[in-house]
Amino acid sequence: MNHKTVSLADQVFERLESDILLGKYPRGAYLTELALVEDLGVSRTPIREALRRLEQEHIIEVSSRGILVLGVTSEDLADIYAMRLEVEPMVAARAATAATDEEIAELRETIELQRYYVSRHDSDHIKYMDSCFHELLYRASHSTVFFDTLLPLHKKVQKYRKASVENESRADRSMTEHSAILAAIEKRDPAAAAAAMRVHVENAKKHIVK
Amino acid sequence: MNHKTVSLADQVFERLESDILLGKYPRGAYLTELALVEDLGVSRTPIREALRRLEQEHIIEVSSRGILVLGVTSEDLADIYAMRLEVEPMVAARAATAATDEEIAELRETIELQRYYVSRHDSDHIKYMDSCFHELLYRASHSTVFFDTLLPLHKKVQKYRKASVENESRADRSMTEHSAILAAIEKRDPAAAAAAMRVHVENAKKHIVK
DNA sequence: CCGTGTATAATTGTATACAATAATACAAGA
DNA sequence: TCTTGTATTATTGTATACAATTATACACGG
Repeated sequence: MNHKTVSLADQVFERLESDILLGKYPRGAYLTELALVEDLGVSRTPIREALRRLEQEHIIEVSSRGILVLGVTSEDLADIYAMRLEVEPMVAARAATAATDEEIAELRETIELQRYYVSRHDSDHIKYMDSCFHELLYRASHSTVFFDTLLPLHKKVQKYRKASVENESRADRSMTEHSAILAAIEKRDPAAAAAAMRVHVENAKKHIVK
Repeated sequence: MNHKTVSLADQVFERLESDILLGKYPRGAYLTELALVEDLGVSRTPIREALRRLEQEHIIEVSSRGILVLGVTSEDLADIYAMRLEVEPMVAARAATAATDEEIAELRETIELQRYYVSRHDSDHIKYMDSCFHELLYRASHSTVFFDTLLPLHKKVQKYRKASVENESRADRSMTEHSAILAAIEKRDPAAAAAAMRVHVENAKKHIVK
């Protein structure tokens, strides 16, 4: 496995990003660097470097008063799905031609695990496998532009996907839709992959965006 | 005007981003923090904060050997236009309903200036007004998701747009296309705005992507 | 000549001290 | 009571010192 040491700045970034995107800090709340120093047990330097990245993602805003939590609003959510609806089919099509056999195997494995967790009604892991599937797909497109654009969007809907994966029938259909996407990619059929992905994102949107 | 003091970290970020996206540092070149300290005359702290943001945008990569310049490849360029082709029409449609009268006036003003610079064959300013037009449009969509997604993509094609604006007939047609987009927005006609934008991005793509 | 090990140098990672600015509390006066 | 001025505090911005890792140069042995 990967034993590469990850910097404190990276760890702080991932921790804060996760906490904010899961709604642990509510929109409108103020943090301070000093409070984070105490909470996280690291100096201001790595914290500030993480904050600059979170600022870039527009999930926080820093002023002289402190660090304002922005998070993701329901308006953001609608826009994210509007965009994913257009772009993800393109990515799926690209993956159908660009994915390596190994990447396809990883996608298959992910769906197998997803099937297992669905049968166990383990919603936390269902959500995780869903994230894995989409991230693998972005990677399999072999396009840094697609990857860099879509991954942040996918991460931002985390909080809102929770209810969706807890709905048994939706979780089951979502897995079936993933299978359809994978089948098209295995056949190296870009148009079919795009169509299958479009169906998937449309259904996800229906269940998530109010 | 805005006399808000901007931090050194922000200044360093904008300077480096611009230099890299304009190709001043070639892809594959290595920089070091110390070299930037001497070049820019600020300490490592603001430089590092800027680097974290550039890293997030995937235009540099930092390792123990130094700062590797990635920039934007021609493959990236093709993917960017593939994405803009899908998303910008959506943004134009949104702007047609969401833009304020003041924002529409700004768009009009931008096109007027563009017309002036085209008549003067001032390609630097033509390029600048083109950037302004698109950025204003993103803002006029009143969607932070659209804005945050599209602005970086637009910035990344800077280097490649240079030749395009120096082509007189293309510069002229580009302005005409902008006018068509604005006309649709003024009529508050989302479908027409989307269609006009699609034409514009398609033509831009033809002239830029080889 | 080539490989290998080691010392040195170069580079990023982290903590901390200091500076500057802005927010806040509070007292004084009308 | 309300306003205003001021002192204090809180917060972010910047520079620098130190740590740790890694790349590099070079000598030595085969």
